[in-house]
Amino acid sequence: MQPTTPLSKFLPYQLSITSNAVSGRIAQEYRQRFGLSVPEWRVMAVLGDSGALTQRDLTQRTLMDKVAVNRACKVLEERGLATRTPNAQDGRSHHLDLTQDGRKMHGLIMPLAVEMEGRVFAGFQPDELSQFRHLLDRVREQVGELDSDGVDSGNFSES
Amino acid sequence: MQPTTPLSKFLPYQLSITSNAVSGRIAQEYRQRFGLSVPEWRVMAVLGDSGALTQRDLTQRTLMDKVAVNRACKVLEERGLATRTPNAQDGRSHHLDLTQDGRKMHGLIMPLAVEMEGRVFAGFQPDELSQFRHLLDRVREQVGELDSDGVDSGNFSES
DNA sequence: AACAAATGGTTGCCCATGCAACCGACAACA
DNA sequence: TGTTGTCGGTTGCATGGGCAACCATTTGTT
Repeated sequence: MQPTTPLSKFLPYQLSITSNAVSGRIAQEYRQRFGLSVPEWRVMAVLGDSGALTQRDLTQRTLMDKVAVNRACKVLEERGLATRTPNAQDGRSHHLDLTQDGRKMHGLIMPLAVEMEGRVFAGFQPDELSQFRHLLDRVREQVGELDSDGVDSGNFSES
Repeated sequence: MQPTTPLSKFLPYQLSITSNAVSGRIAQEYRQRFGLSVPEWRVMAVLGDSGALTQRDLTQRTLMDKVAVNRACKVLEERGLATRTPNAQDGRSHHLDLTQDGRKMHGLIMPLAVEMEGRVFAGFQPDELSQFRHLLDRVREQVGELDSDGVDSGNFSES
């Protein structure tokens, strides 16, 4: 009887450990240099690109849990990197935007992101990269179609 | 001024959300059907393939933290899926192996794994799959070379 | 043989993260 | 206009997972 499928050949496993390695490396970098967590970094990245947004918008664009977004925003506000201004159109939500300091940090953060992306994916041909992207997209689509429930957080109970 | 790089185009981000989606989906499945967590599942997969191993061996083969391995083994033992027998060669460690029940479950688990892998990666050509695997391997290598420290757990402080 | 260093395993603690429940505000409808 | 349902945001609680510290045993050194 053949060994069914060694764990090391199992694609979801490979995907998981690779992703963890990459995320871990990047998380480490941002923590050391800016004291930012990944969720905080993601929120900053989106705010820097899009200007003022509500938390709801942010959850959509980052695919994070709304709680994660909320906490990230709270930290950014406390650190003076972002501000919440009341939303005239909807009394429940605020508009979040980067402060001067926030924009300054955003200016440092994004080049570093690009640099790290370049370092991690060094030695890949452009067509390989786009192929990789494409594969990831298709996998995500597949998974999305498999579960009928909404996939807003991108993560299910691991408990 | 161009938006630097929309988060959605950032490769580590795409990798992360895709991996989370896949892992989450699989975790959900195994939890519902067998009450197994991912670490427990991984340990069972390896044990089923390799026969009796020490926890040290398991940490190497699963690339998980030794604590994670320990806890997974504990649970498997308590559920009667695995046994620990003293190691004559080394009084510190035990040999872990699947019980009859464990083997039975292993027999159910692995086909399901293969099936899910097939479902998630449906519509891919074989050469695309091997390409994908290859890309993941290379990325992991790259990251491994970037940090000089050992990467045993595959994950760094996210705190 | 004795001591020091390293190693496998275990426990405790802490933090990040997710879900469920909740609150205040808006929207739909009678 | 009052009532009901929905939605954005917030808080509390539980869980998973990682790291550091620790014990027991083994290995290396003299």
